[in-house]
Amino acid sequence: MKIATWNVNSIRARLERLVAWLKTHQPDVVCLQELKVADAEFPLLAVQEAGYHAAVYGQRTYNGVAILSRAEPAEVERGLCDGVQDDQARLICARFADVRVLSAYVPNGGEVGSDKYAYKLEWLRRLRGYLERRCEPRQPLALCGDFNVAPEPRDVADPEAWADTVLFHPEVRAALEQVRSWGLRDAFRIHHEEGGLYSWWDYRMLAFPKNRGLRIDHIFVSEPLAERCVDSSIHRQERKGKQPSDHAPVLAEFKAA
DNA sequence: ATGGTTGCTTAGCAA
Repeated sequence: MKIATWNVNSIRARLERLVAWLKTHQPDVVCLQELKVADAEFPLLAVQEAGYHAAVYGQRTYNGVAILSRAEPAEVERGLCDGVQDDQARLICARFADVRVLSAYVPNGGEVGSDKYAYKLEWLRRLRGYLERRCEPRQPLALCGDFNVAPEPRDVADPEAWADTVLFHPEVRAALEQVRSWGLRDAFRIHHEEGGLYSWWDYRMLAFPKNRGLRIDHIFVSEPLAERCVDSSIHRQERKGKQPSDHAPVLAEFKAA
């Protein structure tokens, strides 16, 4: 079973690339973020023609998440379901046989100390609450998405330069660790120890050609799934060429239980 | 401190 996550930065702008990538790699489940479309505008036909179901939690202009899958999803849930008034579409959950999959778009946070930053920290706290209430670490689970947090110095091209920013501040790293401590392992790090491997590069300042990136897109898995994880990769190739997203897809493969 | 780029939406915001 191949599970992927990709912040596409507008599904309409990326549709051609997305469909081509699905055809090439044939993932079983794909978590998408930053759709930037309302549900009614989601390109469902193109996705279905590529052979995928789609569970969509869309939003006009900003945010929006989805889970594409070859098999039909069960138990689709939209949002954090914690009673908090929040109209930002940032989390969708679905189940495939015994595996629960979540597609998350963690708030960017703007500037450290801003209202958006406070919302980011609170959102990560609420995500931990969601896991505690509705999930079980002894069950197979993959929490995938754009977390807008690089976990460690080796995940950042210039850790000192980024330490005061929303993507790598000690406070957000601690907030991410609080989510992970529920019982999640970083699928990518099961197979890759080295630094210099990133999933996002700023469109500006030639960040990609200079490989000045950060690893902020993750597939976090519960222990039962970690034990089945046989491969993981970042599709850096997708950041190249015509009209790329600023994020590359991240993939993990699991053997049958 | 600012700028650099992209996408959505219509000049400005978010990332």
